[in-house]
Amino acid sequence: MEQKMDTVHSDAFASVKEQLPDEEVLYDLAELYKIFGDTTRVKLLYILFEGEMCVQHLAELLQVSQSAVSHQLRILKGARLVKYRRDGKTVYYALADDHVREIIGCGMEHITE
Amino acid sequence: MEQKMDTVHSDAFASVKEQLPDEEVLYDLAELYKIFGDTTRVKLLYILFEGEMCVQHLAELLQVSQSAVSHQLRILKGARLVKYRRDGKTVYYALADDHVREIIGCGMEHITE
DNA sequence: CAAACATATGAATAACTGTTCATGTGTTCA
DNA sequence: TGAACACATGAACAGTTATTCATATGTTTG
Repeated sequence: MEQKMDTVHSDAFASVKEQLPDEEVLYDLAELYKIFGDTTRVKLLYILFEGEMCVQHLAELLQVSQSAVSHQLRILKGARLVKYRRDGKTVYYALADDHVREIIGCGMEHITE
Repeated sequence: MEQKMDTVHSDAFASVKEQLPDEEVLYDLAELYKIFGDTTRVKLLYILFEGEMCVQHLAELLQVSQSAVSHQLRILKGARLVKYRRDGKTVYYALADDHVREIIGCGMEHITE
């Protein structure tokens, strides 16, 4: 009943392999976190916790160019983390749902421990 | 009581500015998420959900080189997300605490909705 | 319609990141 | 002690990413 460990692995080894989520799911998960892994974007999301805000003001608060904010908002929009509405010339951005709060809050706990 | 909007902002604007966490905290938060924003690292953490495992087996499961795994484990170790113990020649890695499970679980919810 | 304004976007650049390759460190065992 | 093994690490390279700059789109107002 002995096994050569360099070719056949323990049951635990095989078990882990099975229980690992699909490649695609793990990829998507990493992609999601990648979005939160940038200071500008985290700040944007954090500001939007308080409510909607227009691009101009977001740029001012963050002390970055309007263009930079717009580019980042595009990424957040693409990940369906924020939504927007247009009112005349200005566009107001807001959190898409409460998922963002949960995820950020979850990370915050780890930081401020 | 009127205000020029291009120089003085609404109360809401000022309020947000105050309630925004410190620059450093937001930076650390982004740094934390950055770590989860890589497929190899997410896979590593996910595998370690099941329990400790040595570098060699981690590399095999992930189908990446021993060196690549080692480099990534170093990053995870630096962020105090994993711990390790040495037993002879082999080194076993494990999750540092349950924070990782929570954070990953939180992201998983958003993915699988 | 033209000018002014708010925002979006493409291209270019600089900085960052993950892997590979080669090699170093630490441990066991004959 | 020396060879074999498991892992760590530095340097280099390729791919990715965030910002900037210039410009385009969309909207209001005179």
